[in-house]
Amino acid sequence: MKEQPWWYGRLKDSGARLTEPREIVLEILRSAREHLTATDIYIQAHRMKPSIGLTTVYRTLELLIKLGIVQKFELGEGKARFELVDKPGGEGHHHLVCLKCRKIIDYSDITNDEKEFLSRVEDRLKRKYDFKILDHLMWFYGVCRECRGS
Amino acid sequence: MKEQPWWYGRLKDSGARLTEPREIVLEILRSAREHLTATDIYIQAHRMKPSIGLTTVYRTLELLIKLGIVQKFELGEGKARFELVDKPGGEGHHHLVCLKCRKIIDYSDITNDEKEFLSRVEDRLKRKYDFKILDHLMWFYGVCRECRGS
DNA sequence: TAAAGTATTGGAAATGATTTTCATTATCAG
DNA sequence: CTGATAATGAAAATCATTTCCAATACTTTA
Ligand SMILES: [Mn+2]
Ligand SMILES: [Mn+2]
Ligand SMILES: [Zn+2]
Ligand SMILES: [Zn+2]
Repeated sequence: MKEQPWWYGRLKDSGARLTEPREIVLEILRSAREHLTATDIYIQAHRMKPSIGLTTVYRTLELLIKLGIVQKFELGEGKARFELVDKPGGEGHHHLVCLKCRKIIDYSDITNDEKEFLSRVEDRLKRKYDFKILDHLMWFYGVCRECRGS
Repeated sequence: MKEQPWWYGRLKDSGARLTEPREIVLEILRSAREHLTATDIYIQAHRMKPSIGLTTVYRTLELLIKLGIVQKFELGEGKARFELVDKPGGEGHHHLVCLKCRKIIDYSDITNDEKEFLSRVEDRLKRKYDFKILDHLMWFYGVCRECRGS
């Protein structure tokens, strides 16, 4: 039997069907090394199966977000970007954004130190604000080497 | 002589004039207790001075962002929200977002622990990715008490 | 001070991402 | 198979943001 990706069960449990357009969108996200926009995904999907519509891409992304399989974020570009959520129980990852060229670096080598720190903060917030914390996002903004010159 | 707000010098140094529309936008941001959209700001500004145009609000926000006086963020609502940056040298603040009702809580009681931790991480990123880090944003997502019921 | 140059403004139109509508097609339970 | 439901795609509608352009306000120069 073949190894199923981590999100497979989640999709099935939700009652949604794993249709071809959905498979294609997921495959595009899986193999992406950048953070794609809906249109990026549409263009690639369209190459694999020209009948796919942009609307379906949006709808698929919406579904996957609701299921916690895809994460959406906006960086002030006027359009959203999407990426597959890290496998649950894994490390998670954060982001470094260059304010000049808008390059985004995924930063996944989280130290134990950091993991411990984050859970401590989450604990504190939970107590203080009575919030059930499910996730966090950390973004660091700066200027990359190229954009600072030599 | 009157106490100037911390951003006053920054605006002046940039060569930009502190015009009435700009003063109004800044005053609205200063007295806001939520994170406003451009239209929110426009509606309030329009009340104080009906001649102000939405375009000017956008342009003013753009200027203030460039000067580091205002921070913009998007939360997947399809529109941006803005807030005045914390006074430099101050504590900074983070955010708690309820995924159900979209309520946002400003969380500013940062511990020394957290400050120290963040500067350590920034240091590490600087070395590892050769990035000059200027700022960071930490968002925690969860569900507020009201949205969990009883 | 008057003229000229530059910065700022506001309204209208354009843009572009996302959502909605609606008719068609694929899939599933009985 | 038959009827019910889920999923799809194209076109139209929305809506935040940007662009254009002509009018004003302010500053500098002569
Ligand atoms: Mn990422
Ligand atoms: Mn805030
Ligand atoms: Zn860069
Ligand atoms: Zn809530």
